[in-house]
Amino acid sequence: MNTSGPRWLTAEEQAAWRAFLGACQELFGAVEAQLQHEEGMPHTYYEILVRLSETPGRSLRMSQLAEASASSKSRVSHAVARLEERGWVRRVDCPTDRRGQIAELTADGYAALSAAAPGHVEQVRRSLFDVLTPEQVSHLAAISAAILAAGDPKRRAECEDAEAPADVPVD
Amino acid sequence: MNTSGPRWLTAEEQAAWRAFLGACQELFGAVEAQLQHEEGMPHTYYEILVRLSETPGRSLRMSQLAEASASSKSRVSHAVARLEERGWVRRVDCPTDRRGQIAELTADGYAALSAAAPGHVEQVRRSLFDVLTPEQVSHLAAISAAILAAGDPKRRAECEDAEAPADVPVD
DNA sequence: CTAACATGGTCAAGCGCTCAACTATTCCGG
DNA sequence: CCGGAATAGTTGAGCGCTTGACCATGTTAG
Repeated sequence: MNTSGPRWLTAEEQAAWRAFLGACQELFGAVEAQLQHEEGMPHTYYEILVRLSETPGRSLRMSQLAEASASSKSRVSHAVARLEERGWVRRVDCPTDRRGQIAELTADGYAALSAAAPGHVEQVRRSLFDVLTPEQVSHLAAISAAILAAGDPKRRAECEDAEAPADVPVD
Repeated sequence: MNTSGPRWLTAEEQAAWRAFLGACQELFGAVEAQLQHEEGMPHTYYEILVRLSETPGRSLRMSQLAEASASSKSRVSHAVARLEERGWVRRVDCPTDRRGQIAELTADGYAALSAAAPGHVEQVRRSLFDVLTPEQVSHLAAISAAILAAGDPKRRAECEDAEAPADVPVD
């Protein structure tokens, strides 16, 4: 316990925190809405498709997929079930571990991702990068890295999303 | 349409975007979890209580409350219903507009907020301000302001959350 | 005055998420 | 071997949110 009572935020900190909350709501709201309305998928699903697309064989064990997208096994399980209903992902039994399931991106899934990527990237640009200077972008990267490192120290090297995994567009 | 094809993210931008997504997930996840597990309320509800607490009379029309917390009428309506079940908020008919409802923070609600604030602020500190330099904090504020301004140009002056509305702790 | 529209707020359906079981397999120590 | 732990993944209940329909009241124009 801290004997000096709560360490309240300074005026600057509070302003920064409130602005940050508002900005995130704005930004992620816009990104989510674009993806949902124009591509018919939530951002989480987009991320899963990206993760799969970045992999040789475009497939991943459920656990690895969960880890790669920094989400729980449960979430991925539910999400893959929905994606499978749409025909974007296929579940395959793992040959080496009979408990395992492998999620595999289908051709349709890849097509959906390729179709979604340009609009999504454009939205991220509009909402984020177009309004920041290059310095601010690197500041943001540094800030993000610091937050990330403070949270789970293990995943310092990891990242979260993928917009244009080099080979996604068209191909 | 842009005739030059999608403006893909540069390597720096992509790294920044991924890091930023991860950081937000980490940060908001931690904040949400702390509030949920230790205080038994989601961050959204905390925000509503704060908004009410900051108001003379500790009450607000539903619409104003929605606007103040940057959320939809529907969300606020549902949220206030839950808060009312817990006895933290009371609904009162508006005397001047018979369509109107006024959400009023109860003594219990104020107590709950006062009890929750220190832990919440502490968490925000740990996850955010403790890991940033003062320069980074001001960078973050500037970045947030830019994003906010780009989004809804009208709410440039608005903010999102309140940690310690000056008079909240203890009273 | 009244018809038409705008505003305030609620509500039900559907979605994605979390949490906590639960099943099935694999691993490991005796 | 065998029996207990760890691991992989699924499932169902419950929660908060969004959307869109809905009703009631207020406002405005003809």
